[in-house]
Amino acid sequence: MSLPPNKTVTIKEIAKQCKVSPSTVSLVLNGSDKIKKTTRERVMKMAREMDYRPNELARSLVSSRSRCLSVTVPALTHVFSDVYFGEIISGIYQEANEAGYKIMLDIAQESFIAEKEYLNLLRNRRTDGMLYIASSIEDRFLLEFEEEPYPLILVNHYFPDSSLNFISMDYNKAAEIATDHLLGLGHRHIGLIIGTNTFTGLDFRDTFLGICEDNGIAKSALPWIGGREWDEQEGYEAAKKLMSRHPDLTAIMAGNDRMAIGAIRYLTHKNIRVPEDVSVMGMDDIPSARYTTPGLTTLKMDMFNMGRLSCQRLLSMLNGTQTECRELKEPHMVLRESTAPPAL
Amino acid sequence: MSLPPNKTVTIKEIAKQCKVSPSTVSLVLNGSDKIKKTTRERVMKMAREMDYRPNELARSLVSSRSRCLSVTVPALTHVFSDVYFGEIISGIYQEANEAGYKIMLDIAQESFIAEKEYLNLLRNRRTDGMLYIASSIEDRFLLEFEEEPYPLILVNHYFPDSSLNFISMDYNKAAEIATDHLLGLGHRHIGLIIGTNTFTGLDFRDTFLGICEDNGIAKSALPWIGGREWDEQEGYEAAKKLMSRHPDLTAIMAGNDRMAIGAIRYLTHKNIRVPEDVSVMGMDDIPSARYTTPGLTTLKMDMFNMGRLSCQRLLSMLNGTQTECRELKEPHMVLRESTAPPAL
DNA sequence: ATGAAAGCGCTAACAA
DNA sequence: TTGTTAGCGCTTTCAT
Repeated sequence: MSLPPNKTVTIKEIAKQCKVSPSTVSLVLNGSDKIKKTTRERVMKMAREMDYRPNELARSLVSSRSRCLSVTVPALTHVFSDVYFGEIISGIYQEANEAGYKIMLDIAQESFIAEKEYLNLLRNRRTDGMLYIASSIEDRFLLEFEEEPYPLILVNHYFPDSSLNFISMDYNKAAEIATDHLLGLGHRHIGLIIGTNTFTGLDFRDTFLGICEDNGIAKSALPWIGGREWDEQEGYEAAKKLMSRHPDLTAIMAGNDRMAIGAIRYLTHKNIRVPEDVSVMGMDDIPSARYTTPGLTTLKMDMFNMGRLSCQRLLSMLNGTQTECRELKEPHMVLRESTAPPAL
Repeated sequence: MSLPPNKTVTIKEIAKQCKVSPSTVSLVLNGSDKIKKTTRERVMKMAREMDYRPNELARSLVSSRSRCLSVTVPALTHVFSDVYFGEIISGIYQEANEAGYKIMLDIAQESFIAEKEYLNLLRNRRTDGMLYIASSIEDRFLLEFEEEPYPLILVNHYFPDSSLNFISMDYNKAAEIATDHLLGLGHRHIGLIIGTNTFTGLDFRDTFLGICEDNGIAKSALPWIGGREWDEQEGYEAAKKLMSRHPDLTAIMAGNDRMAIGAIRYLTHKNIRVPEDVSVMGMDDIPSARYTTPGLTTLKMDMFNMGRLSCQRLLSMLNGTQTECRELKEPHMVLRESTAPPAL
């Protein structure tokens, strides 16, 4: 019934069984219409019977296309445990899978950069294109792609003054919305917690501070603290510093939900009520944002969808439908319970 | 200075430049010692100058080894956003990376199974081995690997009565430890929330119930609720059901931390105090377990390390150092504040 | 409509 | 010590 094991079925075997040439089999398998219907069916039947599986490696070698995409993430601590990345990767996977592409994971750590693995992957033809998620301002090596023919898309990030492709949330717009919300509630003394290792973070900070100042708030009433891990602990520590130096803050704006959650955790431990004493606002709307106590007011950005889109765009670039990708997505407010007007 | 672009440097080019044969170059590049030192150096120098990058596809084709591992996860909702999987994948990545292997991601969804993609991946030679994380009892297709020559390791899971390789937490032992803890505190009316779509979950349940009954607790005092997503929402809903049907429960044992956190969330909403009114215990010790209020008593299993180990074992199997892998790891108690003696 | 032959880039016997 | 040759499994002109 079943074929002898370990003997991998090749196109040649099928040819022999069908008494045709390997090229005929190849043509049939690739759906050519220039093969007589009867032989076509004969070959197909045999292929099925022998449970033929094309060797993708061989295919890739001759076609110079691996049908595999590289998904690269920055070297943050336990980066794959971060929902933010998880959502994006899930989205990428879904899209890639539907198109018959595989995804290969990489972390941009020291050796990856030093050995130019980011280029090797593509020159090697092990991957056809790259999706780089949320890189930091230190990842200058990405600029090399300006002069390389390999398709790359930055996901939820961008490099200013570069021609690199990206698809990202509009962090300037986000800052506008968030600032309007807090100012609208009447806050005039706001602390900011933001990762300063990304261009998006810097944009958010500058726009946020700019709008506040335009509204007549003194710089001294707008303390901010930077960081680079964007996690709960960083939010916790930052809130601690902010509150001890500026006990009369009425609101804290965090660059993402994880830091906001850390900040709330600190405030709660210190018996500072949220939002009665201090309002806290986050960004991203990760799943747990709705489950904090109180529910977190935040800006929603659908990361799963951003993953899907970025992959879609990359695939378009690969098949030539598209040559460029520079998209900014608008976030929108998610009003929950962690923000309120300041106490009188 | 730089070579003409788009012209990929092959071993042939180098050979021509060095006036040697391609095979000589190949030998040099592969570190053979049977090439004269002078030519060796000449070739190496040229390779460096031309910025030669071996075509891994071609290499793989002839060697039948792709130096790529398949990492497969079950089709849970937003599976990559789950810390549990994230930690394991991080561990796998680290180990694979150190050994010069790539990892390719897959989700065992319908088409993956129907089209036997799990086998194709390996027959194709696109990947050299597979790490399957936390499969469910429904993943019967895995049993096919009993008769296949391809290396597979189940990560934090096992299939009873099969010869499949695995490395997993010892869920029977875990049940013992957890049960001893709750019984030791004096609980005699315990609700269990556990995913029943895995063999490990079933083992835990059976051992847990068995020990309780051995200690003279009636089955009726041991309600349990099954599930399949193992997430906060499932824990929340299960706690709701348990408490409404058995208002006099004094403890809830959850099959993992995410469900335990969901349970605590429900109890808190209902103003049932944890642990004063009801103790809650989890399993895994995910990062957020220490940040819940109250801190979650749980069983620690280092998932990152389990990822590392499983990858290590798989690599050993690939290079023939090892032919089998059936390892059970002991969890250990992490005592926090969510468990206490029952109220009198 | 089909087959022969060349070649993708590399490795590995076997000669020389 | 090095070169020649064959071949991994497949695709793709170019003949027939």
